[in-house]
Amino acid sequence: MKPQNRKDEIVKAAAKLFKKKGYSAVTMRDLATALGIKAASLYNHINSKQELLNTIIISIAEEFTNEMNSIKNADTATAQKLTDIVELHIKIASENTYGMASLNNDWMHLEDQLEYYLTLRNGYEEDFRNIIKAGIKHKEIVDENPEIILFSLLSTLRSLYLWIPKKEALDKNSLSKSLSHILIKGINS
Amino acid sequence: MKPQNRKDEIVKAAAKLFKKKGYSAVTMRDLATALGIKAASLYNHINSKQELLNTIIISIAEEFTNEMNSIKNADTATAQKLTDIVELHIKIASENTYGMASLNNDWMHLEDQLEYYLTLRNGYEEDFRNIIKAGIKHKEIVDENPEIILFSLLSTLRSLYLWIPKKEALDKNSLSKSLSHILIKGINS
DNA sequence: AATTTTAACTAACACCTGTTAGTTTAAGCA
DNA sequence: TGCTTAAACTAACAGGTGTTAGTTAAAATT
Repeated sequence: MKPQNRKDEIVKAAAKLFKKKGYSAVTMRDLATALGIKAASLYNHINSKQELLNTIIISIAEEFTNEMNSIKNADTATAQKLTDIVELHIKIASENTYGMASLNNDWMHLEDQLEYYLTLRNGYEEDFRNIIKAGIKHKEIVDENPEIILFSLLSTLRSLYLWIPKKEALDKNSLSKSLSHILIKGINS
Repeated sequence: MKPQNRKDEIVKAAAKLFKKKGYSAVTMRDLATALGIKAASLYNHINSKQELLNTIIISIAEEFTNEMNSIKNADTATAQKLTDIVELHIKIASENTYGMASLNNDWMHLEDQLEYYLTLRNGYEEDFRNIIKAGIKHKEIVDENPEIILFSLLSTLRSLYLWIPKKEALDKNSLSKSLSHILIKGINS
């Protein structure tokens, strides 16, 4: 119905500010100033500050969930699934750097949608865990504690949003190759 | 002079709240309530909310800097230095889980001490980078982009504070061994 | 040309923020 | 016992918070 153009601009500006200062430290007056308007004018397009956070975080969380579904159901070896996951994180972190910051740092300020978000996150982690466990079972992955492996991989992948924007020189394909290599085969020579 | 006992309790309670909600979302009334007193009473012991954040973050940053100095100057092989760094992060994340959250997520809200903090952090990362580069030079580490290796290792190590408190079953020694193994030798079998 | 819609505005609200000033209470010490 | 100190308290402040109500001006639609 309504053209959501202006609303999208507001969401984008909000995500950018949320990355820089965190959700709680950003005021609606900050956001309005960044867009060159007055705070009250924002409410012609959005319903609340909370809604901005919900929109930003949930859309990314759902994207992760959907893509993970494809990866886990594909008929591929563990190493390929892991590489696919690395690529997925690189893609989302590249396309939505600002949103990833909110997802990582401000998810606890979700209110109505907090429970839903946690369901999505737990499902994603459970799928990831099962891929690792299957890999260990089929001797494709070293027999270490799967929780430690999961933690280690997820920590790096979740932090990509901090790092990718600083290294624009690096193209996504070679980053994906190098990172997969380092995470899977280690750094030992 | 003054016994700092009560002040320490306040700093500790603050760090705990800052981890849960972030610096900006924690009010002095929240903090006081957590300690069973009124907000104004806090000011018998501390000078400002800002001072709490400074105290929490800077003490940890200095600890990292000091320990990194020992590690880099030791006459040890690259693999040993990396293991030492893993152990250092595990130690600090175990002893100061709450503080690590502030250091990771709220450093941008430092004001007077922001510049000093960034100097410490850049120094730490530069030392880490040089250890990796030397390892590559001496063929102890695979010849991948040192920036990617640094990013990957640091991401995992910086996230330990989120994970260690959830896995109290695991003792620090075996965690250190497993994690070093995974980070250095990879997860390939 | 008349009407509706879009998107800005000003003014104001009720409440929350960090912090200060001055006071009270009880314990430790002379 | 009288004095000092530690650590709480109440009351208040000046400014910031998200948000609402009602208005205006220009663009789009009829």
